[in-house]
Amino acid sequence: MAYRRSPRVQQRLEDNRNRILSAARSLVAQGGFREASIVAVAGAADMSTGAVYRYFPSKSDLFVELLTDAVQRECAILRAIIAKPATAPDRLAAAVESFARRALSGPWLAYAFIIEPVDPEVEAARLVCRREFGSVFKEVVRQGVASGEFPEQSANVSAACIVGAFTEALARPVTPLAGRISKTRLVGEIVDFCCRAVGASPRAKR
Amino acid sequence: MAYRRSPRVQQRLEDNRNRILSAARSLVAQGGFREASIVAVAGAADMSTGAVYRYFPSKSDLFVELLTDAVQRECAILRAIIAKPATAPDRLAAAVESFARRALSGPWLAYAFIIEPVDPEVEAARLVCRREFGSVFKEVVRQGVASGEFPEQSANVSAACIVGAFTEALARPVTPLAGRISKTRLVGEIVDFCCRAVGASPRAKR
DNA sequence: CTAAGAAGTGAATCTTAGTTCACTCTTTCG
DNA sequence: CGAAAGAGTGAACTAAGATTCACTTCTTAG
Repeated sequence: MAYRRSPRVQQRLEDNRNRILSAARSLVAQGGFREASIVAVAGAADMSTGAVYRYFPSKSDLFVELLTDAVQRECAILRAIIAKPATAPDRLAAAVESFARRALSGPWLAYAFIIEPVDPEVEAARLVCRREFGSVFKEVVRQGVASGEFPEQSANVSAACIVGAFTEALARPVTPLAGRISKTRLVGEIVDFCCRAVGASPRAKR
Repeated sequence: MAYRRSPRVQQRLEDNRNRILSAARSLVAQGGFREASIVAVAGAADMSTGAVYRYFPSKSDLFVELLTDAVQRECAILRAIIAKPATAPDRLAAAVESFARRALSGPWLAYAFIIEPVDPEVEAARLVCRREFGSVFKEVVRQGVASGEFPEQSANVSAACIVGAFTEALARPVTPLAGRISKTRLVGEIVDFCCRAVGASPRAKR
C-alpha cells in the first residue's frame, strides 16, 4: 500500500467541503436556488463540477445539508432567546426581531430556505425544518397562553401565522416593502404586528 | 377562398381554450406548477401538445393568464366584501374568512399563485397580482386606522403580514396544519389571528 | 524515485421539459 | 365533390442543467 490520507489532506478535504457549502450558501443568498447551479457552485468554490460530486452525491443532497444546517443554526439562536427569563411577549418580540434582522441582511436566503421550491427531496427536508422552526414559536405562544399573558388560541395556527407573516414581509425580494421604509422601521412594524397578533397587551413604543 | 370560421367552430375554439385553462388550473390546484407540464395539461385537456401551442404562445403565457385571471377574480370577491358597509374589523374578518374558505378547497392553488416561483415571466405577473392582492387588505387596514378602529401601524407591512399569515397557515406544502384540526376551526383561528394582529378590539367568540 | 491509490478535471452524456413542424384530418364554400 | 385554409397530431428537435467517467495530477510510503 502506498497512500493513506494524511492529516494535512484530511484537512484540505474538509476545507473543500466547507468551501462548497459556503459557495452554495452565498449563491443562494444572492439569487435563490435558481442561481445555484452545480457549475456555478463549483466555479464559486474554485473547483470542477466533478469535484463537487466527490463531496456530495447529488445536488439535492448538497442543498438538503445546506438547508438543514442553516435552519438548525437559526433555530438554536431562537431557542436561546426564548429560553431567557422574560415575559412571553418580550421573548416573542425578541425572537421575531432577531430573525427579522438576520433575514434582512441576506434577502434571498430566508426566501430560498423557507419558500422557494426545488425538488421533492429538498422539499421534504424543508418540511421538517419548517415544522421545527414553527415549533419554536409555538412554544412561546403556548407559554404565553398558559400564563394568561396571551388570550386563548391555537398555538399551532398562531405559530404558522407568525412564521408566514414575517416571512412574507421579509423574505420577498418581490414585495414592494423592501425599499419603501427603513429597515429598522420595517422590523419594528413586523414585531408589533406579531405581538398584537398573539394578543399581547400593547407594548410601549420605542 | 374556401374556409371561414363559422360560429360553431369559433365556439369550439373558445371551448378548447377554456378547457386548456381549466385543465391547467386543476393540475396546479392539485400539485402546483410542478405537476402542470405541457404534456400533462394537454393530456388533461384531451389534446396534443401541439394544439396547446395553437392557443398559447408558450407555457409562460398560459400560466400568466391563469394567474392573472384567478387573482383578478379573487380580488374582485374581496373588494366586494370590503366595500360593504360594516366596521373595519368585521370587513377584514369577512375577507380573510372568505379567502381562507376558498383556499382550503384547493390547497395548492393559493400556494402556487402566491408563493411558488416559476420562471421570470410568471414571476413578473405575480408581482403585479401580489401587489393588487395586498392592496385589498391594505385598504381595510388603512380605513380602520383612519377611523381609530385599529391602532397606528403601517398598512403596507400589516397587509403583507396578513397575506403571509393566512397563506402560511393554509397553503399546502407549507402547513402541517391541514389535517390536524377541523377546517372550520382553522379558519376561525386564522381570522382571529388577523383581527388581533391589526389591533382590532377583541371580537365576540362564535 | 516510483508505484499505488486518491483527488481533481471538464468534456461528453443523460435527462427532462418546452417547443416546433411536416403531415393528416376537418371544415367551408363554389 | 374538390380545393383552400385552418385545426390537430405527436415524434423529433432543443436547451439547460445535472451527472458521469476516462484521464491527468497529487500524495504517500517503501
